[in-house]
Amino acid sequence: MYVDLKARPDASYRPDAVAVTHPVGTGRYAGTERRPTSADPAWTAYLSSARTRLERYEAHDVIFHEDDSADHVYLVMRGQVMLYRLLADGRRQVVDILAEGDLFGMSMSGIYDCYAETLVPAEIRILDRRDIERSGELQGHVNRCLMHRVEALHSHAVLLGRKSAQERVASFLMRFVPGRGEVGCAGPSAGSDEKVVVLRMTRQEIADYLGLTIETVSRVLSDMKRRGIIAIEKNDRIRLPSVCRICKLTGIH
Amino acid sequence: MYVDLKARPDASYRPDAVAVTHPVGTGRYAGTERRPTSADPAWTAYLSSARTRLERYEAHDVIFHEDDSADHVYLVMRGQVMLYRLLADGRRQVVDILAEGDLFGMSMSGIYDCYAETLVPAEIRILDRRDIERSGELQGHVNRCLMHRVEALHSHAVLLGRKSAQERVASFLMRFVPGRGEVGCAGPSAGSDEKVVVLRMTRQEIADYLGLTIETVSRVLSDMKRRGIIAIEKNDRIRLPSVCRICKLTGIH
DNA sequence: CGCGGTTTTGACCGGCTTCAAAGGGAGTGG
DNA sequence: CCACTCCCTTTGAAGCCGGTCAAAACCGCG
Repeated sequence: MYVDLKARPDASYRPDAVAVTHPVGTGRYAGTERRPTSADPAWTAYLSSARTRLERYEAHDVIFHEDDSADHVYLVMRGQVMLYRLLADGRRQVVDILAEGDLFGMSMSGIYDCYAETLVPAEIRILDRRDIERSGELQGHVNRCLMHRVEALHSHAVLLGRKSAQERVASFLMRFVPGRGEVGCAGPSAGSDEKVVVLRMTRQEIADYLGLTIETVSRVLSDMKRRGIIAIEKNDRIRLPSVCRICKLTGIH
Repeated sequence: MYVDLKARPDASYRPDAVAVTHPVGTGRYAGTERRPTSADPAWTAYLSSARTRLERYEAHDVIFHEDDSADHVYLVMRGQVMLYRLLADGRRQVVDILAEGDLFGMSMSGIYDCYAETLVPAEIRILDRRDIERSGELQGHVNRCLMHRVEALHSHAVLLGRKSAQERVASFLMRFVPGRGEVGCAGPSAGSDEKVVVLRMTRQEIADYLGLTIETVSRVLSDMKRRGIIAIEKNDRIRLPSVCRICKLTGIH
């Protein structure tokens, strides 16, 4: 069974699903959404209108820079995007990773507060900030996306502030296993608990996301390999013989 | 000159201002807000309607628990609130600190993703989640509050992931100096660059916010005192003889 | 096969944590 | 007014995790 990071690790977001239904919270509280997901016709209509355009990017293209004028809002149709900030001396922190169906580039100040860069080849739909500001109907959708970001950022703060290197790497790996590792985890399905994940990120990107160095990420992965918890098939392709064992290392339990 | 944490450290939010104007981004991009702040009559009207109620809390009261049903949204009218998460073994991470004018408790999943607890005596206006979901007009306001949270959480991720203990403490102190320490910093105003800040948080709360231990926070503060960068007047009351000197220790420059 | 880039491994170091004890301040009771 | 207690904070000493620096291994590719 193969899972690609392009497939949202912690949600069932799909571009088309986004156009048709509310994005439902799926991280920590997967399956607990009580509101019925309903069609969002205003959003669907806007996306297919001439006021938006679709842009293709290669892997590692910069979509916008910190301090750029924030005139647009972006919707990931395909691929993944990371948001990061830089300190003056070059230290980098990846603050968020966005997948299909996620919106980014919303800004209150009129200036982006971080860089946006693709991790893999991506298709991004570019919306006009003013269109969204003007329409109460569109804002409902933006709202739900923002709430999802806030919850993800809360989780990330816990990871960065309180987890050990091993817990961070284990948590990172669990991102790629939908529906597992959070409260209400389904547990291993009958039969095999194996999974193969494809990272599609460099060690540097992983390290900058986890607040570690590449050496530490590498060492933790090597150590997990030695212990038989993972098998590294091809650098960015990792086999998890037992998802449950990884999950127990995340620090959540 | 005395500054209390109750006065929002990084913004000019006021409950009344919130009711009348858009909250403007003031953190990293203070003063760069391009949209004119305008009245938000729907928001003002809703706040003064009978559908909301005002609640008073003592310091360190828990407003809601993680996993509580998220039926309400909360508006800080006076005081401060911290949001935190706990790991199973008791490690705590304060993920956000909210001040007057800030909204919290928005949830997509129907369950709060963290605890909310007052830091000081506070007045909180309690809104009905469904009222907000139903009204496009109200959502515009919620939206701007969420964007503000996202930017704050990005900054916090950088702090937790990439800053040293001293940089974290210096960044924390700069929260209490409005309009300083960010891009577009006004610099020291003519004359004195002194400030006295009142923390109104225990060392434990500060440590859990900064991803450190109380001992480390204490040691960094003691070291700063030894170097004459700060003067500790009364444990939670710290004099900064030169705001600029603190700012240079934040790691931003 | 050789080259350039990334990743892994090794050795060492230092900053932060941990554990322990002393210090300090507010409230209480004699 | 002072002694006593409790709790929070500070200080000290030691250890460890993760960072740093350097070199080797690996990988894709011409």
